[in-house]
Amino acid sequence: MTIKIATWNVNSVKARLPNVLTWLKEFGPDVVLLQETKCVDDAFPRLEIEDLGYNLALHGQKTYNGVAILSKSPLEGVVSGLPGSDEDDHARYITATVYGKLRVVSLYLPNGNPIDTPKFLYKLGWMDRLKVQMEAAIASEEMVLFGGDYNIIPTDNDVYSPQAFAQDALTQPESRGRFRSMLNLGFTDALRAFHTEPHIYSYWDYQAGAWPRGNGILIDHILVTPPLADKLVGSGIDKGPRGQEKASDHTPVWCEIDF
DNA sequence: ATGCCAGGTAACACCTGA
Repeated sequence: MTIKIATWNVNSVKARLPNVLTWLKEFGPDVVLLQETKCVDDAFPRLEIEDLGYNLALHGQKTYNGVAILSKSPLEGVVSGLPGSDEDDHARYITATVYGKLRVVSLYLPNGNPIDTPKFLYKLGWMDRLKVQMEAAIASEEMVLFGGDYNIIPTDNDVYSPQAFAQDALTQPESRGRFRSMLNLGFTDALRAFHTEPHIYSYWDYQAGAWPRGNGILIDHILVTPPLADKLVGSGIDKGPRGQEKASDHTPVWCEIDF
């Protein structure tokens, strides 16, 4: 069977509910990884999404962060929180098994700006803890997918103006180096497996007319283990949602799997 | 160099985002 898996930072699931429901109906993804839901689990618009045939795994918090997994298959083995982050109350990581055999992670990696503050060190530490989970995923030899808002611009080909982001946490050598070291464990970047062209983006700032000007950055990524990379049959970015009324500043990145 | 825009919370301003 072939399934579509997408990741989307919705910037508040409540504010974005009409956009999310429309997109679920039109695009028809089988599994969706959401970030920045910005609401506690009790406030999540559960019924509206369940009505479209999705099962839910939620890890939310008030005002900030919040991640979720939607799946047309049952969800098994749900675990919330990035292991090793016991004293960290940010809701940025949730994982579950879908279709009985595919482990998926929805992650919201810290932004890390400004770079001369503890926020940047928090980002780097979070990446180090994420890498531990990615090492375990490789060692398991299972099909595992880590998708989400990585808050990493991997190369200067992934940003409209490298100069504008030269001092940004999203492009620092420490951030990029850690992202490359994750790939070097043996992961495949699902988008880049099919699209090598420069300057394709998943985020456009609300400010300064970034969307109409095409001033974007690529920070939403899907990384998969080798057993899953063998089953990738396509990927892409759906720019449609970014052009609609009351849009999130991110748009969905997706991949297709035949397994 | 700063704010631009947007969401949430709380309160009629401030924080965070990237």
